[in-house]
Amino acid sequence: MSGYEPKEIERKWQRVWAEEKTWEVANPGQPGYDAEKPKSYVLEMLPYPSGEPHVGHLKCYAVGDAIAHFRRRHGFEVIHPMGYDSFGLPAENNAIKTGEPPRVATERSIESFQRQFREWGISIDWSRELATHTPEYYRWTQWIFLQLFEKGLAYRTEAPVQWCPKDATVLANEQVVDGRCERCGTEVIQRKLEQWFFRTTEYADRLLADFESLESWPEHVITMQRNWIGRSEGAEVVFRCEEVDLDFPVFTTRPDTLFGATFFVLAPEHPELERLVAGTPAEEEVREYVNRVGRESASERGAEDREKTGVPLGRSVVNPVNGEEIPMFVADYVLMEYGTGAIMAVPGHDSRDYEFAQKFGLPVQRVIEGSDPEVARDDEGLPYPGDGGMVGSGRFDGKNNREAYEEIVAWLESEGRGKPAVNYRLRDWLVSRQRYWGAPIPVVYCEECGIVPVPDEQLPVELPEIEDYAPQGKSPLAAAEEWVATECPRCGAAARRETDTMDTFVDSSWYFLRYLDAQNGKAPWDREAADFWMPVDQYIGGVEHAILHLMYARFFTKALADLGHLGVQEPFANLFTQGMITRDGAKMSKSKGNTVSPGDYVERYGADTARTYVCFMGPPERGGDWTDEGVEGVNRFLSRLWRLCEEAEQKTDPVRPSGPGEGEARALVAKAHWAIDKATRDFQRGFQFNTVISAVMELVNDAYRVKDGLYGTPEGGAAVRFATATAASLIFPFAPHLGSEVYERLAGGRVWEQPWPEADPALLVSDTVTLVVQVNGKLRDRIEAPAEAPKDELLRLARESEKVAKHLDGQEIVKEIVVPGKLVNLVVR
RNA sequence: GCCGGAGUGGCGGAACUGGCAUACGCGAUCGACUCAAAAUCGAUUGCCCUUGCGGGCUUGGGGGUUCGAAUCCCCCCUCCGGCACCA
Repeated sequence: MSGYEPKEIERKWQRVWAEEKTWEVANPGQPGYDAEKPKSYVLEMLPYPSGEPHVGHLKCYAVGDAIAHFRRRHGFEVIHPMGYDSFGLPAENNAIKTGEPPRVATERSIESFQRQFREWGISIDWSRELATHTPEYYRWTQWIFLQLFEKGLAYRTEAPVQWCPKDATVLANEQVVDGRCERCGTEVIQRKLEQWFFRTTEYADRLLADFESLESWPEHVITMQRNWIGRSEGAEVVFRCEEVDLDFPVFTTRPDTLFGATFFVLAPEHPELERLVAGTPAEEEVREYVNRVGRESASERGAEDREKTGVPLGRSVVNPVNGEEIPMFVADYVLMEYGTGAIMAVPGHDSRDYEFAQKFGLPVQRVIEGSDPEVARDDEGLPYPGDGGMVGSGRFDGKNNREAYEEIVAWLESEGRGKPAVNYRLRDWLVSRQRYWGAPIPVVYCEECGIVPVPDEQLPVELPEIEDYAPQGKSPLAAAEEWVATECPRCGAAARRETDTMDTFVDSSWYFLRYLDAQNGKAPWDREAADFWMPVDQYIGGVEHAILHLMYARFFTKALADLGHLGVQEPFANLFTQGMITRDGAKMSKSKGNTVSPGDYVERYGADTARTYVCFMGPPERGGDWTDEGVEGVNRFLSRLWRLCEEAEQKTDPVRPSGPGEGEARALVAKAHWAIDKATRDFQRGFQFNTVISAVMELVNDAYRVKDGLYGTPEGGAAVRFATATAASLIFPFAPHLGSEVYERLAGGRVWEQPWPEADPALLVSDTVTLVVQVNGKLRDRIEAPAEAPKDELLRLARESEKVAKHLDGQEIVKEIVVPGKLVNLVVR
């Protein structure tokens, strides 16, 4: 008998799947399409091809593949495609360093991913493969851009934007983390530039509302997106500055505290600042302050325990609710990007305003009573952010602030000094990048016609080959003079191409649609195909994309649906986020030298071991620490299954048992059914693969324990064979090669063509149960009892136990609790 | 600061609606096989007391509800993730 040789087995089945194109599925109307089967779209986030795949990839695709196999065997027509998110900064930065064109490095990496996906045995429909950097793909990225442009959802404007000095490009708001560039960690600075935006804010409400329509998304991902969108309801209230004849609207969530507004603050970037102070004594100081703030980085300005700073303007505005004149300030704690860039300051009920008031000696006024009566009317306990009765608020005094809220807003509205308003934290998505390795933005600038979209029939606007990838503050594409110079599609005059490229998140915001019709040369996808396959039934990926990618893709889907190209509002009905694998408790990184190369493990133990291990480490949604010993443990388990197979093949008849038999044989068959039941339930219950696999381990262990006594007896041998084939069938989603091989040898046929096994309910229950007997809630004995025994029978058995009697000794039983089939608890005093 | 998630053996983790805590795996110890080692197979393995039988304790800490709590409620501690001057 030979040992477990994964290489041989894995090569064999990979060849079968490749030659027979096992995992390819047809669209409606195409040959091979089966209208009887319900569809299921199982999708893992596409990889960014940089170097070799790492264990994070292995886990993501092992998890997704297990789900795909499970669905197939439940009768679904499963579409399970693969592609590469192949535009992006790392390839370009590498090019700057080494001179190697991004295309070359990227395509080499793609080859490595392709090879490894095959070696891992992932069940991919290769006929739908795509890479976002190919003109065949980005032609349609450009087409979508133009569709959005026509609808007014893509626009160009000058705005203060986040600029990374190292990568020499603007960044989306979402790509700035703690004031630093998400990619390289350099502190970003603000610059005022003309850039392209997508109007994501227009969809803010729908992005929020449609969480309701999702089937199953992790709660924390929804929460993160909700916080990111940051919807606040409140009111816009207008404060007037008579001296300069200007109205200053503010956004507030607390119109109920209007009577407590004692000063007024503008953001340093506020456009009217100049006009307010021009020619006044405050002019110089204000200008100095604004300049100083302007030089500071976002992280400096947002620092945690930063002291409040600001400068008085020497002007005042009128509080519309009481006619009071309150002084104006400029201060950097007010942000131009949020609300109107101006606030009414209520130091009595807002901690930031309170701090500012303390520093500048401004009055603090309580207008809402605190909950603590001791300090309710005092200045003690301020600032007080909570609710209570109103004081010092004219005719609203005595009312609860919540109730007065609506009244105040209504009153302001009738006076023309305010209205209900909603504000969002979310900004429009800045999509232009001053970089080379991305899809060119398909517009042309003409002296006469202005911004002119490139006509559809001229797409793609191909990315030209260049030599120098280093950014010079503008896109490297600007140096490709021959490419830049073009003619206006509208008037034919000399014109210049847009030299910015699109953020790579644009590419990945619609790739799941291209898979559905990947070879289509006439359209990005066929509407009928999209209607059939969408939405993605199960999406799998890392939590790191909880906000960016997932929100952009949702936005795209809604915009494309509005444009009539799609029939769904949400792209991903179910989302599963897998946890990160660490090594020695730390995130893997090349600099720490604690990376794990999946290739090495596949080489040494086989793909089945590596895949099963990442699914066994712990619940897949949680992280886990990679250990070589753990890998060996899984390899040992698969080897045991293999040996069981080889032995059973020799020693048993291929005939299936006529019945479950009796004794050990029956127990083993029952165990197999228990494993089927447990594996199936845990699979469905949030993809608890670790316990699915442990159930199969238990089955294999049991078979191992009893096999020698069973060989030779007709029912016994059949039971071993059945248990082993069942284990193979259940482990197949994780270890597809070994699962296929063992199943073929012992049961005949291809395991992936077999329906997922069903547990026989009759074999899940046994005649006897272990009755747990407690005295005062403490375990005192275990007794084998008939499963169907009535309560008094169980009580009798419990009382008869010697061990129990010892603890009852002379005491009065005051209560008897009997849970049939489970336990008896005797309460004594 | 605010919002999530999590604390269970030496380690990763299991325990479906409150009912045998520690499944499965790793590690460790002992034994079989072997000239020997590896591999494999078998046994033991939460902690404390006890030669043994047996007993006591144990799910981050404290309190509560209950015949019975890892699980439910209240308070506290620690770790991880997200957001953070968002008016």
